[in-house]
Amino acid sequence: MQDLSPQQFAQNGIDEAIVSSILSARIRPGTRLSESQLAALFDVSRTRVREAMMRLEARGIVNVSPRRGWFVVEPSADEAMTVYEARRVIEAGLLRNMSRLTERGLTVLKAHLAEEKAAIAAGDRQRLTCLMGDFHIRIAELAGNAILVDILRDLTARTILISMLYQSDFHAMQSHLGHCRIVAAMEAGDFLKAASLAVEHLDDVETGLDLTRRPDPLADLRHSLSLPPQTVASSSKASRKAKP
Amino acid sequence: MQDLSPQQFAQNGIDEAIVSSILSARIRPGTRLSESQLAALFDVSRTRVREAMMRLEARGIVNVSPRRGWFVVEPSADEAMTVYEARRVIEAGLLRNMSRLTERGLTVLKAHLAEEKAAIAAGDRQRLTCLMGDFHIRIAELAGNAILVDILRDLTARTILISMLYQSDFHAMQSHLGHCRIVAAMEAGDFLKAASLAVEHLDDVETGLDLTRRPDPLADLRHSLSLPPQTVASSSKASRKAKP
DNA sequence: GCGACAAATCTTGCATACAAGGCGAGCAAG
DNA sequence: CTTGCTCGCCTTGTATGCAAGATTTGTCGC
Repeated sequence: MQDLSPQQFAQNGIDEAIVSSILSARIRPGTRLSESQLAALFDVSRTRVREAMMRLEARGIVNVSPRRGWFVVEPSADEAMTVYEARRVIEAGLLRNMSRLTERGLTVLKAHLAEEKAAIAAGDRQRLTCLMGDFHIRIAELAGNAILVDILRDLTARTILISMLYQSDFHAMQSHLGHCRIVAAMEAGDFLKAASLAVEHLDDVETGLDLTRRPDPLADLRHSLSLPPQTVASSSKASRKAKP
Repeated sequence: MQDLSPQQFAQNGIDEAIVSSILSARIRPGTRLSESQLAALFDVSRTRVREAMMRLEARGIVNVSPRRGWFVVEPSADEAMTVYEARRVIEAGLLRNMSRLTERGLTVLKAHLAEEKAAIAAGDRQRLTCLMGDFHIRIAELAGNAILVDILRDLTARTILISMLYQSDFHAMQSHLGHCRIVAAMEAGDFLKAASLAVEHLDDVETGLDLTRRPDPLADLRHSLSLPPQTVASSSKASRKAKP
């Protein structure tokens, strides 16, 4: 937690500092986010940290276990599938809805692909993780829809957490090729193809996960005792639902 | 603001009380949400109200003007278009991604259509507004994706705020027919058609807006005085926007 | 009457104080 | 060695207090 990029983002950016740390895979799912520690790091009082946590909770990035603490979400296998499905729906819809690719847009995408390639060559895995997620955000940005960009950014953050939990091995090259194919289809103006390629690409990534791997070492014991699969407060809905 | 349904939702549902008030068009865009008033209404301290506001801010439902107050968002014309585009992307993607409609799902949808019809017959406009938004949420629920449901709920809330700002006249029957057509296509198993019908439907609603009409800063006062909604003359005279 | 200026009165922003509960260390008993 | 218990530390939960800025109101000079 020591590299949350302290003072620069500080004043109003506690949220973004954390999200960006997740996007670049610098903090793992399940990481405890202590209010007082964050307050000390950013040199503000707990109040503001808490407010940031509330916002992040609404975005499905962290959750709170009462009187125990705030934690970066650990998506369950079910939630992981939900996230991927949501991304397929949105990204495919986005591409299908697109009608043309500007010159500038193509430049941006090609530059991004070049960066990916460079990161692969350099073997910079952390940077690569970040770029792999960013690619999809770039596409949303091309569509010019700020709302969808925000949504996809949060979903991408969750995706990265998921891959940290369940990804056995990272086929960077395969993902990169997927991205290249999507850009090629876009360049050719065939956005329907780009959309189905995107769906396919996300499918590939999802099936590359080992969703049987439980993040919880006690999963087997829990299962044999027929207890609910997840501890508590695992879902982002926990905060949005009135309790009976 | 007196009918935010006070104590029932109270304890952890300040958020939902406000969102549900928006969904049923009981509070207008630009409504001031005073921390102390809400605190008094829900019989909690300002702290918790503030936390709720933070969450709602992250969801794009309210915004804060520093040292001035919290306000229900007043989407600009640009934002309105963005919201509709996002809905088109997501809802069309959702329908295209759907493969079958369960018996139970069909029942739910038909029941909903019946409710719409009843509300039209009864002329219960507030209930109708609520139902018209809920229809799209129902569809998302059928897809079983909790994330997309939450997203669409928030977008629907914004849509309702938009229609309160820009909708000149409300063609309830036309919208209802649109919904019926979508359900019919789904029933026939033709989800591609349902998707394009949904896009068309959202287009219809969007083009039914008068996005040239500027949000009226005097709307709430005008409303409480039961004055005629707005004239072009008064609009051009009294249009000063406070957005930075 | 009217415009400028000042003070009163709101509002949120933020920190701090204290309460309530979880969790583990330590200890005692079996 | 294991089990059960208690105490104390550490966490978040919540309220309150005060500061700072914005708006409105009141007043004065013209």
